[in-house]
Amino acid sequence: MNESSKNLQALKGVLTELKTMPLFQELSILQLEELCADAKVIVANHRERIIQSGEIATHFGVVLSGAYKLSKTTPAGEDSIVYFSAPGDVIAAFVMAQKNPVYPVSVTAMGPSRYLSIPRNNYLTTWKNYSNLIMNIQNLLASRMNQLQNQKALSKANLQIRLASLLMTLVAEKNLEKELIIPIPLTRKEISDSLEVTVESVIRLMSDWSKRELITTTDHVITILQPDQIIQIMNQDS
Amino acid sequence: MNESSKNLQALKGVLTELKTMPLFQELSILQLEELCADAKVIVANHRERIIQSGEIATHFGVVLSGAYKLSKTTPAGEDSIVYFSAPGDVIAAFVMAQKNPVYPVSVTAMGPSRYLSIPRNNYLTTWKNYSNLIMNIQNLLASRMNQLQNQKALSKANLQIRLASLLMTLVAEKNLEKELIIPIPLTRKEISDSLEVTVESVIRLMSDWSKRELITTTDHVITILQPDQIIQIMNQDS
DNA sequence: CGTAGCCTTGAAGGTGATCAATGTTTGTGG
DNA sequence: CCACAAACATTGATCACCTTCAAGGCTACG
Repeated sequence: MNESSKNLQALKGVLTELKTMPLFQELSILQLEELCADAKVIVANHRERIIQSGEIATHFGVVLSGAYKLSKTTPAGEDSIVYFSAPGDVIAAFVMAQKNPVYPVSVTAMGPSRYLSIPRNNYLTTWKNYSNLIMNIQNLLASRMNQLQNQKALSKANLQIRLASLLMTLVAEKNLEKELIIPIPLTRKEISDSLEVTVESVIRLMSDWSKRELITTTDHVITILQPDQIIQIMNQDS
Repeated sequence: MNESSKNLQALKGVLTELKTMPLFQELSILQLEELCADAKVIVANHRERIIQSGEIATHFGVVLSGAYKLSKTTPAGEDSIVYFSAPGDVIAAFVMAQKNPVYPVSVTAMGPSRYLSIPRNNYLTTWKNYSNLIMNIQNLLASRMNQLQNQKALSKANLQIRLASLLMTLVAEKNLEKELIIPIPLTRKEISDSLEVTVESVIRLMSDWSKRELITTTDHVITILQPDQIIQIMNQDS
């Protein structure tokens, strides 16, 4: 078995993986094969950067497993995390339609992660014509824009409120009865880069919450022990 | 001439107006007629709200003239301005593809403005199939998301830097040699609602800049007298 | 002519930034 | 396997920027 047919075999498995995602449900394996022509699976380790902001955008892609953070470098030289991408998310599709597209953000793996990288050309030819697929992608982007707008509306609020709000948007299922686990491993620095505050501020607050047993952290995985309390903090005024 | 044929006449004029916009350049008047079936021109006065955040989204639209602000109400009861929309902008297209769409932001006229309101159904039937049109809309949204992300990356910076940056993104042409005029009339309150600070802070800073003759305001129209100075403020550290 | 929207200025106070120092964990190469 | 570096977490003291509160003035408009 030569190299390229091995790639094909691997891709077959990925296609069935794609088919489990809401985004591609309506599509057949054959259609997915067409959409993912010349696509490649990229395996990345923790902290590995797979897309560099500012570079010419030649590929877009789909997160298969793990998690990625989308970030920009601020003029002050710090990182600003714009979004946390989980499996099923589409990355960089947004800029594919532009004439000379440039990646607006960097994409970095958080823990071992897999990503399906697809040539830009596929978007401009095949993807573009699956109007239902494009609508689905638009919905993903709509929710991302919504999240950004909500964060903007909150940016005048207390750090407490913003942190509580961030944690709640990151939990997968929102069953308030029991503990909630945040499915993405997060360092305090990443939280502070997302909230646009210093690490120290985040640490002080989270230490306090840990002492009060509202949350707990093991190996960068945050568990919300008392969701109702966090919600209450989130909804308090100033 | 009855009411509905008068509407049709009015719409004809609007279609040629649309055709001058980059978004619709490639389309014929006939195609535009199809895309804008059952559309209605909405004329709004200063401070008139044409879309209310939270309501069920039944229409999307195109800004014809004037300007609109997109805003959310913060938990604290204040306004957060998310975007300033100028003629040629598409509004609320983003949520049209969702199952039970709800407007994520309110839309308010800034000065007398005209807006073409189009039924959601058009988007789901005709618009959706014009893939080039959808790509153009995606580009508009991409630039809007980019602006949000840039603002987020700046949110830790000084108010000076953020105000300078806002003013520069709002000017239409960026000829640094001469004075720059911001084409949208803006109150200090609107600027503060966009920067997520208090009015007082904006006033103090802008008064200072006015005294130093970096900017001047007449009737809510801001002119940047010394663009190079504003750029320098924008690029300073801290 | 009174109200509403907008602009302005001053004084006091708080939230988070900054700076500095130290501890802990993880990973890497000799 | 140890030594050392790099990433991450923590704590305290001081300070700056922006908020808050209060009071007043200006203009447009019904």
